[in-house]
Amino acid sequence: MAENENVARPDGFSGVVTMNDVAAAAGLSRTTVSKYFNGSATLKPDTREKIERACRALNYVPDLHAVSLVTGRSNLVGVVLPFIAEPFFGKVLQLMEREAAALGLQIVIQASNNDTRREAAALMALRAMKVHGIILTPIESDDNRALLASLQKEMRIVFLDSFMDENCHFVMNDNQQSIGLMVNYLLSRNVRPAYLGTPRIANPSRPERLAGYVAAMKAAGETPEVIPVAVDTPTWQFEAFAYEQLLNWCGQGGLRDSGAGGIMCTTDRMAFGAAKALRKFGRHPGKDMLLAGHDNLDICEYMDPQLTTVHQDIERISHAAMHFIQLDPAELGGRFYQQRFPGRLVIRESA
Amino acid sequence: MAENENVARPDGFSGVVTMNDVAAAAGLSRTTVSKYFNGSATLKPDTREKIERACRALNYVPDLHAVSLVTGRSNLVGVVLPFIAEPFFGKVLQLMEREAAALGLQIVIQASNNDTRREAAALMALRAMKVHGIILTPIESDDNRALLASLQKEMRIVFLDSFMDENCHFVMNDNQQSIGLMVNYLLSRNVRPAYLGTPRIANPSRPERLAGYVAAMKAAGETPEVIPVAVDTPTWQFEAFAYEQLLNWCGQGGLRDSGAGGIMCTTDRMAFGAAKALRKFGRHPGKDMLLAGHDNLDICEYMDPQLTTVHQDIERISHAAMHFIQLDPAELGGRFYQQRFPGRLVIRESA
DNA sequence: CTGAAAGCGCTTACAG
DNA sequence: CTGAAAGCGCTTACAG
Repeated sequence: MAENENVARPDGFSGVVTMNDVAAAAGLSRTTVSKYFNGSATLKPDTREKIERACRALNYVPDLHAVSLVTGRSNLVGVVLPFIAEPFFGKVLQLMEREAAALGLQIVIQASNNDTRREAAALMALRAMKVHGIILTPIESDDNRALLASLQKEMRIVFLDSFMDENCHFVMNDNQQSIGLMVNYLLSRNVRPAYLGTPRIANPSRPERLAGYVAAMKAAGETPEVIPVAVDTPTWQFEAFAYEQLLNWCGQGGLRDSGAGGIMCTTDRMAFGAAKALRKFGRHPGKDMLLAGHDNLDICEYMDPQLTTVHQDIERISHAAMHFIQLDPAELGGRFYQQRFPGRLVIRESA
Repeated sequence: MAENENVARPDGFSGVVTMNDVAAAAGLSRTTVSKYFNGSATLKPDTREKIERACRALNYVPDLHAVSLVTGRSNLVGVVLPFIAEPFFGKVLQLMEREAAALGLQIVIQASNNDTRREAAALMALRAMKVHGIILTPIESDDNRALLASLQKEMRIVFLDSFMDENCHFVMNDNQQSIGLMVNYLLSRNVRPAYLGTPRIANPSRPERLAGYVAAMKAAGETPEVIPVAVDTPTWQFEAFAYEQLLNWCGQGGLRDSGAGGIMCTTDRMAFGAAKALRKFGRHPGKDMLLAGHDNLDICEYMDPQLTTVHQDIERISHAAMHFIQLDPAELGGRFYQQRFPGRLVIRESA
């Protein structure tokens, strides 16, 4: 019951105001002050006011750790991404932070950096923090499958832009649809597009998009042509990867031999690298051939030529992820929350 | 002392394993188990092993909220940024997350989104979480100056890529030096560069860089020429902003009247927008005029022409920020931790 | 409408 | 080298 308000702490910072201090200042019990913070409707207006005055005077804020300890749940949401500096994730993070702030939730961010052990460590750390839920874009690997399966039973986990298998919650782009959209658009321009894919490390969208390309081509009666890439190179430097892979291909006469009139890339960043490689070979996307990306990063509009791409509905994807985090598991009734949002064609100059 | 290990919680998830469970399983007291987790050297090897076995068997992780409550400090580091999707911040965040993970610290991220009230709310929320420290890039505004000054007394706060005044801790690029580097390089190529600046909202680096340009020009005996921009437009869409502002200027004959042979932009993103505007006026950066950016974003290499720029030493900036967060305030002896890191010229095609 | 008491899961002197 | 006890700042039945 010591008045520690002005006691210097060992680290030299000033002490902390507790609910007891507020109660004392307001002439009430700690219980009543607690009720104030937990939205009890039964407080007299007079009482409310006393508390508010005391809080202001003492600059009081409840200790979130104490609250979490007793309620067994925190206001934290964990976000685990393979790579934070990825522009697509930056956008998603921004949208999620906005929603989280409105809900009084805080985002704890972790990067797995292509390392399944770091991914596992991040997950365990989030568990120790009793996070409200986890939004995860996993690495494309089976290493943590068992861990995730077991964690799913303890806490809310939703996969973003990816999924583990049919037995998980996920929100993502409808890759089959969005890639099909682009393939058909390119075909409608009388061009048979070759496909340039990301390395395996990317995330589980990779195989889906590749499959989407193959399916759309076949459905149109065309022969798919997948440009060979070093699929096992563990990198998130997609521009550099695409540049090198395409340089190889062009150098080996791929451009000429294939007769493809365009290249469709798994992501915009791949397309940026591809454009650079094509320039080296004297090709001009949008003029003597077509080039398309996927994702619609902001920078697309400032490339020369401006990149034609597919917009991922990140607004809805982010919203759905945050929505899931708030869901009472009981509401789901044992079903999995699984949402796919369609993409939208954005035609610019490159195709 | 109830064995709650397998008790279903109200939300349907399975119960939580506590230190008591571990102690019981290991046949030891809770105190001893606690010592194990707090690195006590006095534990018998045999005892350690019993505890480790029990932890593994029960899949136990200490509750971080309980730890924080009793120690009065959390493993959380707050990062408050004006805008998360900014590529520069994405890089910084990635570097900081990596260091944080190695230190067992978690990053809680907040965006102020150009709103000083949201900035204040973020700061207060972080305070309630007893964060280990705060890394802050503030909005360019005086609104939260008093709040920050008072918060500085309670907790570690370091300004990133910015500062409040001389009485604060900060780590940042040496704007005077880095901008001077570019101005002198452009002058060495016999080009008098005009300057294209960001809107005020950006952050406190803005006025510094502008001043750096003016100073370097004057030092070289040249007349500075600052392209007029709508400085009060509250936007982080720098490409679009630069594009529009430069379009205006060119449309009014600025390019011709000024006789400037090049444009130096406050940031790379400004340069991307400027390049697009120049193209509209038939100019080709790198050929019939020079264009330079600042920051060295990854995408610079994939623009056409590749952007000449100044590299900010974000590795050292991020490292210094995290280093400060771990510092015992006593070590500083009342002095402020203030670090400026020099930039490095990166010459590519545009200048 | 308000308050006394127990307890959340842990750490930290202190005693043995 | 190990443990019993008090306490961190809060919430939640429960009583009045």
